[in-house]
Amino acid sequence: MAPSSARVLYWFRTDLRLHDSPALLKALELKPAAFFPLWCWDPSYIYGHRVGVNRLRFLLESLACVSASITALNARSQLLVVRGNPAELLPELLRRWQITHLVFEKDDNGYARTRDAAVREIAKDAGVELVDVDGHQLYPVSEVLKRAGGKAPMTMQSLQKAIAPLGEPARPLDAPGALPDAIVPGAKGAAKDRKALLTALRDTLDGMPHYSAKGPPDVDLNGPKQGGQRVKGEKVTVYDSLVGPDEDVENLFGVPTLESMGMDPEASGATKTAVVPGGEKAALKRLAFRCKDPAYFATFSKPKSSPALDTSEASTALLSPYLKFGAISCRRVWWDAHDAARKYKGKHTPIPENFKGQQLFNLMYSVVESATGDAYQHVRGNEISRYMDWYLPTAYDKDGQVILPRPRGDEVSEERYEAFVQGRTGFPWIDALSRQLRSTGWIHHLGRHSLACFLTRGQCWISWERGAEFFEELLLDWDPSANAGNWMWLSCSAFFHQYMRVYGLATFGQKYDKTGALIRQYCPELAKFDDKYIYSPHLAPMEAQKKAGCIIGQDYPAPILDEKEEKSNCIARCKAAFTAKLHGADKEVLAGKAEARLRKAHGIPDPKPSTAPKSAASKVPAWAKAKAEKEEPASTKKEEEEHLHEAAGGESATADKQPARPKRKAPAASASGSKGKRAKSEK
DNA sequence: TGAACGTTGGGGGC
DNA sequence: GCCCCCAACGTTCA
Repeated sequence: MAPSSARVLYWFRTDLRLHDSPALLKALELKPAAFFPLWCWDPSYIYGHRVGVNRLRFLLESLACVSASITALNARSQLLVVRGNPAELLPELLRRWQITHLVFEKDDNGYARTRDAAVREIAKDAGVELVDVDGHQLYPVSEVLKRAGGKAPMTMQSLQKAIAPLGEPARPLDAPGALPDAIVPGAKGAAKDRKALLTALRDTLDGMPHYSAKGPPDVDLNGPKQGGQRVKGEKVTVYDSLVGPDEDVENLFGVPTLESMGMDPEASGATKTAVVPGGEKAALKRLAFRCKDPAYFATFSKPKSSPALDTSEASTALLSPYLKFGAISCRRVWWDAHDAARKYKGKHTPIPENFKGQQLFNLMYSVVESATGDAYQHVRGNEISRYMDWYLPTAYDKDGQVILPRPRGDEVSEERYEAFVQGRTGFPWIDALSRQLRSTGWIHHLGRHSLACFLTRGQCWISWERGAEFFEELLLDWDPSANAGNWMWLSCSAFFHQYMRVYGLATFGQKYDKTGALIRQYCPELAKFDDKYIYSPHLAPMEAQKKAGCIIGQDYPAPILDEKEEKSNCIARCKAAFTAKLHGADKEVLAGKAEARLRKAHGIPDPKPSTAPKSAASKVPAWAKAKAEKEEPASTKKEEEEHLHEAAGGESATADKQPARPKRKAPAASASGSKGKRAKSEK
């Protein structure tokens, strides 16, 4: 098979694998005379998007794995990592490397959609043939949408109907057995070794302006990183040159390090080393481990898998980060799990609770996101998201552009949100999950449910947009379609509507683990409490608190709110929002008038906007105030209840029917006392 | 138009 | 571990 004259640039993105890569195989079908495996280390992704240390680390490890696999197939090749924005780099690379074909795997979701539309134009202008190939999902997203009649499939049933005519997903394809050389333009043939290639390739890029030499960048590389991941003000060196540090030729076009990005995992609250290591090899190993037990996939049932386990002993297969980055193929997972489960003779779990169902939900979100467009990430303009009068919604300027950073909202909500992201709400189950997420980059799906329900329709009534941002920064497996989709689901904004069903802040976790092992691990200050109190330490008598060496309100925060009271407030607000039947794309919402109308119609007073400047407020978080309050003479339980009652009556004429924003002070130790009384008065 | 259903609630009874 | 009920949503289908 004589090579053609094709010079192929293969652009790796969310397909960091060699096995079952339809796009990669398509590129090789061109019989390239020269083959350039490329990765663009885009600063706007790293510094402009919400991406934390754990996901960056996972990405770096995945890149290193791909590069090593390429070198294993061709000792004169590797992944060619260039530092810069693809929209700026690609036109130059296409020209300087005399590329004839640009090949990549399609990405239908989120920011990739906009990026790839621009790349399409770039290829056209350069006279380069662009070959994009489906492969990230079980079925081509555009095909599924077409089969669904162009209408977003909002239920598993409608998705299944849409894919039924397509049959089973394709069987996975093998990894290529060889990869062609990257041949420098003008060279007679392949370089004698990898070092020679890298040096020659560097010379082809001579004079090309690199990122930090170009003047003011569109993102401040050394500024505070969104989400607070940047630490120690370290200088970013990764963008000092286009091809990486060149003191050592070995490192040219190499995978950057966290240090070169000024990132320190531990200072960011992440574990020192990855709990879930990135890369295709790790992914295949993990899948193979689960396939050894036929019962695992055959009897897998998501609602029955425990969210109360640490990341290293997850009850689920924990393949989602690998699927997100394409380090494992979804078809490989589908069929390996299928083949393993076939050996199991007992009763198999059906779709959607089973493992295949989980993969189909991912597909469903991807299809819905692609049908909804960029508005999918927010409420405003989003045709599928119900409008609810959340606190801390995304803010817009006169022209409808998102205001960043978000202006502060009402003080109570700001403090609650801060406590939530820091894992200091005073609810151990919530705090453990929040901390586990920050530490390891992963929590179980049902743990995500607990957090999402609490923050939105369960208790805090804070916009799902804020929750989605929090997960976006910290989740290894963050995906623009699944993340926002799940937040809409849990907040009853779309997909799911049964707002009466609220996760208990103690009861839900207890169902899976009465001993509270996850809490003991991530909230060590609570570790010495008896099982009886581990999920609700604020109910422990002072004697028990002393015995446990943890005084609530001092060593661990008192609850930031009253669970039952806020639950009933939120249900009433859900009812009001469902009666209003507003959606994100409705005129009234776009005009910014929905919130006032909804609150007025249902007798809910507007929250008091925060007066505290952002910096000052963040220095004194909620739990610190709770601590300060603890030091004041404590009010009796009775006084506190009376105080709350007055507040409710005083804030609105209709406060007896509709909930008002509660006073900031949470009833720290009154939950058990008020429980019976409130239950009675509600009847 | 009404019944059945919807991946994953809580609480109680058996 | 299974059932029902709580009170109630939207979608689908007969």
